[in-house]
Amino acid sequence: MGATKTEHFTGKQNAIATLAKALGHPARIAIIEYLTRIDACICSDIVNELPLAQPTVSQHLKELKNAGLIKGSIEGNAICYCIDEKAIEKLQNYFGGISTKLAARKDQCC
Amino acid sequence: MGATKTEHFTGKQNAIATLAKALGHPARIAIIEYLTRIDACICSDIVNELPLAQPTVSQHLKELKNAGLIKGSIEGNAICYCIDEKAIEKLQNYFGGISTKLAARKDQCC
DNA sequence: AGAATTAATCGTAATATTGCAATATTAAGT
DNA sequence: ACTTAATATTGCAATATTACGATTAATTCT
Repeated sequence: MGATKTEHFTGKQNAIATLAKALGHPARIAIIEYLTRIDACICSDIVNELPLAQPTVSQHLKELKNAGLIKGSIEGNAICYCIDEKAIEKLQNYFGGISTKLAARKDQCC
Repeated sequence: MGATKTEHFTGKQNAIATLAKALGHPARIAIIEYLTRIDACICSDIVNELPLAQPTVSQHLKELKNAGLIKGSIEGNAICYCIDEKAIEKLQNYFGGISTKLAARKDQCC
């Protein structure tokens, strides 16, 4: 085994899990925070911001892109990466919804 | 390699990554949703709710617990698991903060 | 006490992730 | 065309995750 049984879960559950998984690494959190902080997209120096080798950073960027958390386009010989706001909103709304439901709970045993 | 270099990142980055990682599996999302839905904590039948074997579910529960997303206490020969609202709030606030910062951005190249 | 019930743990196989050196690719500058 | 600069890909070793059968531990019921 070792492979996740995605086929047994709903599309929405898998979608949220994919986003969460992509953020389940401190380097990728750091990338998102950096992209948020610089208030711009062209970030050729993102490698210098992280304590990891260039291929490793490139791989993390790829995973964020695959998950739909960042968008990128070729911009000369540099790359323009941006956060996809919709993905962040999706997460915010998801956890917001859970919070609301939890707050409306009557029983709280633990 | 294969081990995450947590020591190079901030405590906050690691904390968010830990929470996100724990939710980075559809079964664990399904568990959280189930715990939210039943509006109670005693959920001995959680195994029947998931398309996975009992040891696998137990393992997922353990990971959610280690990440601080659920709390549990022994309750007879069943177990009482609850969502830890603070963890969900942490995530909600985190993504809310990013959303806000992104919305305030001037440039939007992508 | 003995049986039944429920959840955790152990052991293990299959697969995925992480990280990096080496190399390739791509585009800009000369 | 040649060099430089920036990012991507490949290949691989180390480690982590996922899943489950078998077993164990703890509690309840009779």
